[in-house]
Amino acid sequence: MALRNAVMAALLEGEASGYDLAKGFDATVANFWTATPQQLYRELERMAAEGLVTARVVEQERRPDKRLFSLTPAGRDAVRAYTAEPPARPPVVRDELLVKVQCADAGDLDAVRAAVAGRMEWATAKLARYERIRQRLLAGRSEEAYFAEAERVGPYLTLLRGMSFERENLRWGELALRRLEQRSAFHRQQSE
Amino acid sequence: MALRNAVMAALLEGEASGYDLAKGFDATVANFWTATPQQLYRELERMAAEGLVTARVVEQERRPDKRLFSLTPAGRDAVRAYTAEPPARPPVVRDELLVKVQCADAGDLDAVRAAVAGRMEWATAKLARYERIRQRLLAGRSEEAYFAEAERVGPYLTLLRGMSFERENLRWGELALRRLEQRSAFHRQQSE
DNA sequence: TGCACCTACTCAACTTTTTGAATAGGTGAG
DNA sequence: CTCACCTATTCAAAAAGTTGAGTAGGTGCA
Repeated sequence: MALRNAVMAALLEGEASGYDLAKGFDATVANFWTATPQQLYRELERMAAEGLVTARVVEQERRPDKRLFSLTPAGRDAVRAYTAEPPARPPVVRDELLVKVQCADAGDLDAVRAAVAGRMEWATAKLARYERIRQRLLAGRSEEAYFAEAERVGPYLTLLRGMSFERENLRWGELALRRLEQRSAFHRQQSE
Repeated sequence: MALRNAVMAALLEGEASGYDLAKGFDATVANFWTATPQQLYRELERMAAEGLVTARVVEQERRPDKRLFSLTPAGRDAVRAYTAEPPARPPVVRDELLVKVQCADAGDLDAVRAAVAGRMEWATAKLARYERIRQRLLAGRSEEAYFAEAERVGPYLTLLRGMSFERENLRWGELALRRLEQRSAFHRQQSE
């Protein structure tokens, strides 16, 4: 019942096929709620059965047909009801990288450093993608103008959170890399 | 096989019962890998069967006996092997609050603002807890001294990441609150 | 004395999520 | 022309995670 809310959030952006959603659907909701294709197709099926979404089959040339889903009025009501629901439970975090860092001292220091560096690279790429999306949303306007004019502010706000998250990954990664390097050097010294 | 790594990370801090781990085990690993008691008891059982941990029954007065688990040499080898494993997959994030914010414009604006405010309160409390743990780890030393002397830096580094995450929640929350308030006011105006 | 909640687990049933593969045509590179 | 990969989806099965209840004694408070 929780994936459902994420799917509705995604469909607020407009029609989408299961495949669109699986690919990350415009890189918005996918950033704070991930799901596999399977989950999405199944959930969309259920939601259609319950009348929250309708499917419109679009026949395509040179491509398999696709079913574009969109929110029904009942679906929009469900969005409203969902946002008014009792406080969201604390986020589920599951970050392997941090588990590795926690084990760093008892593990393979160099491999952990490489993992941190990898994450930083990833964060840099993601940040660039976010920035492109931001520019598209702003459409030339200043942030102030955007907030004054845009019909929706939700997607922009979540985008900002995503960006600050990745920036923190970079900031922290640099620090962690430096400290792990220090530790590596210390170990090398000791074994001499 | 992934929960297992988090359990090993926790056991690097020393012996723990399933119950200890379930409670959050010193608020370290639990911050980037959550699990229910059931999962932990089951996983510990499996790990014991595979020789990664050993259990030591401690009889207690006025309290049920407990089984304290600790890493075996094979468990320590597994930690080493784990940290050297191929790059960690990107973190699984699943934050209902952001889904709600994404839906804010189509949903109940006031409820969403309340949810953001709730998260901020939670972040403040968490930050305070983190700070206490940090002081305990530092044990009066400066950070520089800590990194030079401490036998393990992993737990401190992950703690720093947790702290920066919560600080970002606060920073972003303030901004989001302001913008959502703006929007609320705008809607009130329009309906007059 | 009763109630609520804490320690310390275990069992069973359930739901959710992940993984792997199958189908079926289309596109692009060498 | 072949190979790899893209669109678009479905099926089946395994792994992971959640929920609820049960046991059994202990503490704290009014």
